[in-house]
Amino acid sequence: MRVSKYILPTLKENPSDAVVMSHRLMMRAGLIRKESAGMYAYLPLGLRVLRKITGIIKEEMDRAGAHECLMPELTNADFWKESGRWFIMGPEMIRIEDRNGLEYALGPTHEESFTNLVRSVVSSYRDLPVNLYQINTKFRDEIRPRFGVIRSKEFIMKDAYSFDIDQAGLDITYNAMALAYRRIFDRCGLETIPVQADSGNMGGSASEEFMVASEVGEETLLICDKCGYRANSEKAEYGRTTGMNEAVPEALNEVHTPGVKTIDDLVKFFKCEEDRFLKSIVYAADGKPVLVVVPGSREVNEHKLNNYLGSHELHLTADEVVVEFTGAPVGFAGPVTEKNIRIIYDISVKDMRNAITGANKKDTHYTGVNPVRDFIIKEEADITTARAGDICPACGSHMYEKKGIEVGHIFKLGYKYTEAMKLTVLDENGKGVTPIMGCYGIGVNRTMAAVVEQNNDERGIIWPKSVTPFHVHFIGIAKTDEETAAIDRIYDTLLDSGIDVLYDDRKASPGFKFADADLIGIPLRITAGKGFFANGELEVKERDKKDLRNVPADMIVEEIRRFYKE
RNA sequence: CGGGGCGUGGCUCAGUCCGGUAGAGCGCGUGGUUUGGGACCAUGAGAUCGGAGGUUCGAAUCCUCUCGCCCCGACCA
Repeated sequence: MRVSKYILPTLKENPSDAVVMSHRLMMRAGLIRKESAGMYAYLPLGLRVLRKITGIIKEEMDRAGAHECLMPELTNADFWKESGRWFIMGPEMIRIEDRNGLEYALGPTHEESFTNLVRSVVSSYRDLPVNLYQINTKFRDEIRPRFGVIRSKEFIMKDAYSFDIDQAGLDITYNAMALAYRRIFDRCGLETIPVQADSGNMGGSASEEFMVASEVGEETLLICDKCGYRANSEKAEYGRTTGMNEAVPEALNEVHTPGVKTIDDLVKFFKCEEDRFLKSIVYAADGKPVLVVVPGSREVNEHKLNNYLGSHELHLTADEVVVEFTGAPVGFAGPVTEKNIRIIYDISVKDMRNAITGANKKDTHYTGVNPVRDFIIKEEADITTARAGDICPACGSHMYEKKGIEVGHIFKLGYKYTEAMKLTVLDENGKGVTPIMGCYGIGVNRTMAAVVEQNNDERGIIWPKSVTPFHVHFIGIAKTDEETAAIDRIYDTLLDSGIDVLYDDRKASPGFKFADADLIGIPLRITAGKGFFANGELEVKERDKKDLRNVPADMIVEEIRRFYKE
């Protein structure tokens, strides 16, 4: 491809609305352009990279026994109603009506579509297992699109759905996907950290996320280097400092605490550390209030709490509800109460002694609060979020935190959709059996951004060989028409050899071309300049190395092939 | 949705506080000189100052409303 005939709008300056490195570089290198918030156009160069990534994904998915399909983007509301998600999904699902008032959703995910497809196509256990995937656009009315292509309202996802006759079959399929995902990201030149994860509102059990370590990551990971435990903070467990708490129980004492509401206030008022306090918060789980009690320094983990409660919707209650539920204004709730209300304790609470907590009375706290004597723990669960320094649940060592971008997610879905949508096959006895599902997603354009995020320097992008838009960035520096013609012949040779070459044939200064080449980041730069006219040698430079080497023009094709074979 | 910020040629930004002829750099067109790390000279095109309404003799600038975009918090690939 000749640059003079290509569309390559490189930018010297950072666009004002791009904040993170991948976004800046993708804009500057002319890979993408924003159409509006959360919607991006891919220019030819960017599309090439996207195609390389999807190519790798397809190869590995096919190798793992999955089959590619293409599903409609406009999905009939009937399927969503059948699964129940029409009523659960909330405003992130973009719903539209046609002229006749029929309802549709722009596919935010495709469990229903694939379950419906499989249901219409599969009838015997002999047809299973089946694992179908597509690479298609997803629409989600994100609360806040962010970071360019990393979080957008419209994005490309590879999503696969597997159907197995039983749990053992699913285990095999799931493991095949776990392996395929490692190969995919590896081949894309991405270092990923697989972590245990929460399966979210998709429903399901085992779940693994593939994270790319990055400062701009929206996820927090907890990692133990000693034993290799790695989990998303939504899911991460941590060891509590258990053991005998030998403190002598003090008497329960009521203290007047006017206006002392937050943990910070309490620390100042009582002059002791945060974990002396029992933080008591009222949540509404599917509309029903529940009091949640955790140590003062801990955050309630709403994912864990939601999983424990099995609720669809969980949020903090309105202040009025708190008053009605606990008998006191916000800031003075606590587990010591005459009222018969549902209370969930974090598993660390039972070991606390002489705690301080709200007395369910305005401007009043209790000190000397002790479990068993002052309140009975009927329900306890791990409902707090782990943090750096916490004890690894697997080996007892200490964990640290890392930020990550989620590029892939695999999980065992279970029977949620096959049951709801009545997908059954006949087993060998002619009896109806409901297959079990797995679900496997990869954010394709997010993967592209993650590759850029992970592979760049102060001059620009450094593409891994596997996803580079072109194999070679060929720069011609000619002063005369004869020289131009000679360089054109080299370009033709490269083309004829089947090499993907971007040929900078513009009438621009060498520095200008080199700067663009560095920005665009094709792994191999080949220059035809002085040396070429003096002794027929081309100059070869690898994007991630400093040194240059000269290669005779008639050896260049082998040189390139050798480079890409390595 | 709450909080913060920004909308001025294609891009980056100044001008707004304190109303008085719309600016710079980059990019783009043309002519010429250049050609190994974002060349130079000359010349030219390109802006309803996000939009609407108001105040004023006069508004990019002040007031009201509105739209868009970015950042920080709850969703997810």
